[in-house]
Amino acid sequence: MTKPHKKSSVTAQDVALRAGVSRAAVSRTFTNNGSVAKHTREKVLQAANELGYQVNFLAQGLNRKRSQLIGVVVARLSDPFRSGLLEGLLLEIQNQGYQAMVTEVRNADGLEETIRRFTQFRVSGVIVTSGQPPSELVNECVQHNIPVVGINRQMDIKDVDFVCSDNKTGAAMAAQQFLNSGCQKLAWLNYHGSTWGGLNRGECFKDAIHQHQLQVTDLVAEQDGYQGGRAAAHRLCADRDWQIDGVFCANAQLACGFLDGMREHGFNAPQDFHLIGFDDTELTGQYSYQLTTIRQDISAIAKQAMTNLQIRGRDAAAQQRFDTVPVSLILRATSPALNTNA
Amino acid sequence: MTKPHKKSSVTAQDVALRAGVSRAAVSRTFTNNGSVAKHTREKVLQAANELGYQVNFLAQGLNRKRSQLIGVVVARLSDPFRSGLLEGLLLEIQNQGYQAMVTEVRNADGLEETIRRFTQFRVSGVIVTSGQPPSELVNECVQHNIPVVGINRQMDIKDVDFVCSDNKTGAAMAAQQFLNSGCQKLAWLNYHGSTWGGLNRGECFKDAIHQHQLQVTDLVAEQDGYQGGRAAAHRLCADRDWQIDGVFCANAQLACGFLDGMREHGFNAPQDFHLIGFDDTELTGQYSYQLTTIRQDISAIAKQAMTNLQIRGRDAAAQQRFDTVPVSLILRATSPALNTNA
DNA sequence: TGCAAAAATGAACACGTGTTCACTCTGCTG
DNA sequence: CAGCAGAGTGAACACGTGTTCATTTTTGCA
Repeated sequence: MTKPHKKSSVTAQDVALRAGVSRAAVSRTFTNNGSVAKHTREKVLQAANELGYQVNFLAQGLNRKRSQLIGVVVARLSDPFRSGLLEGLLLEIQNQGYQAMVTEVRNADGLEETIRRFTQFRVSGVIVTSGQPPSELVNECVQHNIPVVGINRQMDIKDVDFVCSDNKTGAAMAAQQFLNSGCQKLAWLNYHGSTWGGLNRGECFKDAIHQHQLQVTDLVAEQDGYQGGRAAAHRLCADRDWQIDGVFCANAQLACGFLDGMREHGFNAPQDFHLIGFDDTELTGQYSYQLTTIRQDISAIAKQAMTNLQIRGRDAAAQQRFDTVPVSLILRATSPALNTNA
Repeated sequence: MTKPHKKSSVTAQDVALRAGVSRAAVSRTFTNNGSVAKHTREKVLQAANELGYQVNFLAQGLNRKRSQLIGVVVARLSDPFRSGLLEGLLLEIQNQGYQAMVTEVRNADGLEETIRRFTQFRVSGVIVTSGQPPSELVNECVQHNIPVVGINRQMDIKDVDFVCSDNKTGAAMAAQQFLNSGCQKLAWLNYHGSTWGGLNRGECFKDAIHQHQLQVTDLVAEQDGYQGGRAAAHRLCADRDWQIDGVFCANAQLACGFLDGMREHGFNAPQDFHLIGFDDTELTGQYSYQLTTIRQDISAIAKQAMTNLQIRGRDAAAQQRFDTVPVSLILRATSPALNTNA
């Protein structure tokens, strides 16, 4: 009854020994960097296979000054769009042969410590999906040659790339849908302290509506999420003669909360008003909501983000990029498709 | 206009030079492992502060044969409970001074590759929230002295710890609530190919009901999630004289889908039947659902998981643990609180 | 066959840290 | 005063890999 052999990390040296070659040959075989004869490569691969060799990423990263890690900053995963975005990023990161280091960050201090950790691990890139990193920290990344890309936000920082859903077209689509449906008294619902993405959508929406000589009422929720939207509806209905026939929301959670809040007061969409949200989550398609919404293409966003990281990874001085990803209008009950038989 | 000084990773050697001590002293200062005079410690700290020194985690990990990383296996983050669990794990992992390496895994092959990556990064521990890792791979972790803990699942593998919500008590609570409310014809809704957690809850529920000499009808959805539950409701109603007055669901998504599906046929809870779900997500509390449910204590689960990892990190031969975390019954509209004034 | 060019190879260094091991020095006891 | 325990210190090694560089072997061509 022998103890199971403590497999103490078979190293490249062991493989070299078994294959009868030098350790350098092993390294070359796996990085296919230098040139190695076909015969010895096979010997090495077989030996490695027999021994179950796998390279030590820590040593590799130490040497290359760069690990196969991508740092990802997230927040509030309870929002289904955000967790969906994270899932898309994870899949894309893994597809490209990297690993994701995920950090939830709640405030500026946390973000600072997080970015510090990223540099300590020599990550190959940083993806910021939430929070406003202090420019000095981002600069620290840049000085370490670590590319940074922000998603659905814009920071006034040189040398940082951005990937953003096409808010302008999305807002225009929503505006057009409202107008085509005959809505005239429009409102924009966002929460206090919104992210850049939310603010940007609001501006784009107002621009689109103003072009038609109409006004937009500002509804401001005190907090984000379902409960924020619901409370906003309650406040609206407190005014007995509110006059609004179309509401555009900064995100899906707000929209669903707003809808439920209105229902509690006996109003519903699309009978009493039209409602369009942003983000297409599992929630929006459910029978109880059937929310018309602008869908963001998560997969495309993730792909573009990784592409940008890799571009700048090769050429740190590449021109700053600001990519926009197409969105699409998903018509459901709260603002239904028009009858084109007219 | 000088180029910004390429801050090429200030090293411990630089700090030692500036402080006028040996590099070993610097190392000792930061690991507070060996003994170092108070005076020199201060000199080192000041020099490090001035230079902005921060230890290279890759080198540290290479030396210690262990990185400050925790590998986390997740799947289907579109389920709000799962993304909530991930968020709880992230917070706890960061609180303990570690970093999370998160991997989404879709099938057995993916899981195999993932665990291999974990060992290549010399993670300090692995948390499995999804999937059934092949025992050989887990053994590989054990041989590398990497502790593994599974959440809400049970694998027949020696030396792996488990943290699980108290399904038995939860199921008993649900059963009692049904019976107290006068429900007699009970059903259990789960999906085909359910996780261990779902199966376990079902067994516990049936046990509890059988003790009262009642039967439980099995409803099986073809897939997980909202749409799975909805389809199950449709199938149930296809039989015009279905007779069920209480349904217990394996998770919240199934429950909400089931509820909506029933509503499409004109039935609702609690008028036509009582409904209790498992998992308490943001969705279950929304106005449109108000689902009575068994809440899992995510924070406690995360804490226990990290505790177990650390215990076994210190003593690899520790006794196998199987911890259960208390759950609670959240009473809402679909199976309301009883009027105790009787 | 002879020779230059190209390919393949192994020794050695670098990456940045933790830790062991002698050695020095201080202070205290007998 | 001699001796001694113990804290502090720095040189050196180990961790496991990638890559340069000089050297050897093979290939291609006349």
